[in-house]
Amino acid sequence: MSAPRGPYAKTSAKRELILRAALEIYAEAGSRKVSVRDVAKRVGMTDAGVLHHFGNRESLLTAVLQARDTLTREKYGDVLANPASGAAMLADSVSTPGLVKLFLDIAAAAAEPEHPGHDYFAERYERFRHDTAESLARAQPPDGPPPAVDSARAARLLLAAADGLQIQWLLEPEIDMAADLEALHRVLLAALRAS
Amino acid sequence: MSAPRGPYAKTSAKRELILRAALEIYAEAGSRKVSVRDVAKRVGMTDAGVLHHFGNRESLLTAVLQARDTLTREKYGDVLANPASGAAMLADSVSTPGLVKLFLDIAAAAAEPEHPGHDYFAERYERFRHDTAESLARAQPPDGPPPAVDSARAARLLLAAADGLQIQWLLEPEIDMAADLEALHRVLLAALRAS
DNA sequence: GTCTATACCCGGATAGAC
DNA sequence: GTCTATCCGGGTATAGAC
Repeated sequence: MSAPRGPYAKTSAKRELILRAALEIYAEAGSRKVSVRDVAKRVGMTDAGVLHHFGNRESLLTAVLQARDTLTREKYGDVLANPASGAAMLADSVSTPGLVKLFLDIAAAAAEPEHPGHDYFAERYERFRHDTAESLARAQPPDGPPPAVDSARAARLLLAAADGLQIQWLLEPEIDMAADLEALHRVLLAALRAS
Repeated sequence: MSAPRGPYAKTSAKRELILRAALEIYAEAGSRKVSVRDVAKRVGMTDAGVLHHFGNRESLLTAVLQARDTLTREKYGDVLANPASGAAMLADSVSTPGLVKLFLDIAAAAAEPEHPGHDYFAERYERFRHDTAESLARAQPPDGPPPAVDSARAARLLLAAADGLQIQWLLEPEIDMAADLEALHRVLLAALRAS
């Protein structure tokens, strides 16, 4: 939807290269400490060279998260459409606290409508909620009583729990996010069927 | 618990003054765009003067969140011990997206053990989980069957949902966080009683 | 179209004067 | 306890080389 900001249009090979390097660096470090210059060094360029492809730092970070999403989708299929496998994805993100931090950083910043990642984030959440709600609704008896929790609300809660658990996990790595999320999924399914 | 970092020990009146000003500014703007100098200007000082009281920017931000917690506790009683009134608190935070962003920012950064806010955050979460789990366990039949979800897990999920809903709310302000959270509370209580 | 070199400004931090 | 001065790193805009 949103037009590209910088003077780029198609994904050049160099762009991919930068993105992969950035993904590695942020996976190791998180976002706040990593400068554009650090990323540039990794690919043997100057900061201006990197920014030529991405416009500015915020756009670069957003692209990194998009790239992560793409990789995840390749690895787990379309997780967003399947709340059950969301647990598997969460368990995987366990190995990259840096990207979890990056995600939280950008999610907070992207609330601003002018932020380059705003549209992407808004659509990503919207799509996830929609797909999850649909999947949950399929488990509902078509002519049952009005459920205690409707599927839209259940979808919001599942997504919220996934995000929130990551915060707790950053501070307390022993937490089993996947198990918690699966339990919530079960509980919500039950609530969807009973009034 | 954690020792003060900067060259300060007791809460001077000036410190309180700075804190209040910072709270107002961040409430309006969020965190990323607000500089220490902005806060300093508000209280008629230079940035160095402010930093004299707090050591560094991160410590200042952590102190701001602590101050917010204190204000919340004064307003709603000890929310942390009462998951039901957590919904009321959430509804209140609706009016200050800037502080929500600040919270997410610092929560991500405080994952690092060296971060000045690390101990505070870790203890805050630990305390909330403990108190919530205890409150939930009280609603459990003492000799019932093993529940579908134990109280510790339910506490983690409630806290996670509260945090995660804020992220969604930043992007989609129509979301009724309090209603969602209350629904989750009900569902988890039901699950605690049934196997 | 791609990248470097350069310069600018802002922001955080520190040292030392008052 | 607070300010001034200063330093440095980082983001960004521009010009120009290739």
